[in-house]
Amino acid sequence: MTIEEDQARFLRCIGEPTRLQILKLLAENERCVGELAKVLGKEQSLISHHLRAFKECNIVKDRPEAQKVYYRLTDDRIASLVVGSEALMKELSLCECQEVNYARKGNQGSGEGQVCPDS
Amino acid sequence: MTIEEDQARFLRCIGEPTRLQILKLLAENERCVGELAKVLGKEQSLISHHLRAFKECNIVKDRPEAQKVYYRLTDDRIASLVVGSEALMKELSLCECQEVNYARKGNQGSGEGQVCPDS
DNA sequence: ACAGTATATGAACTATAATGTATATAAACA
DNA sequence: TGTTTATATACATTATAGTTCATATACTGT
Repeated sequence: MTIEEDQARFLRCIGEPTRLQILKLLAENERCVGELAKVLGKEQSLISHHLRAFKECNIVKDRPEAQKVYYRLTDDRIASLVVGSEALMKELSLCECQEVNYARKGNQGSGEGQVCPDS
Repeated sequence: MTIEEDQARFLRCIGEPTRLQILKLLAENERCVGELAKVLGKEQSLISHHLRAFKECNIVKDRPEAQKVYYRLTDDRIASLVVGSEALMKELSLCECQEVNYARKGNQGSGEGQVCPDS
């Protein structure tokens, strides 16, 4: 098991739409399963599955209280990671370079077709 | 298309073992496809597919030169994100809480079975 | 134009992950 | 003890993503 495999599992755990919504809610304050399901309009079992995934990556901790189980982030830096990656993603999306087909002219490139010149 | 869907795509793009290896190499300096394939001991077409995925998320830019195509990170903060998430993931893994089954005792919890007490 | 090198792409296959349905477990309270 | 409420889990299904193989495209130099 390489570092990259562990890291990939961690990032993919965060990188799921519903789970991101959950993390953003947990960044505000702890929530129980039912609350999350209600707020997000999703099946209770689905939320439970996602929370289990988080637990396996040590992203959340749970606190049982009566019949309910409250979940919260293990570390505030998880919230920072979510916020930071969102900001970065938005910024990168502003450059539409990915749609451009650079003319493959080697060293004598004319720059034509470049929306975002390299240098 | 919600923010979370875009953000999830972005994070999952980064969250793949081979792609993380590529990003770590590109954090040092730009590389062409063949170099990456050789260094990582992977198929050229596989690296190409992964680089395409990166381009679709604006994570890398390419610079064709003669027959080769050099790739580099679009933004240095991508490297920071990779480094930061690795550090955070390692730190969270140090707590083995995820294996513990908390006794469901409500408010009168005895603390038994808790390896990592909550408070 | 042709051969050699570098990269990209498409199709098929495989693996992994997300979701829904049904059910099990656990706690509270009458 | 039986009923209600809350959460977890197992299984089946579907969706998504990674990998390989074969081939296409693009550039260089002869």
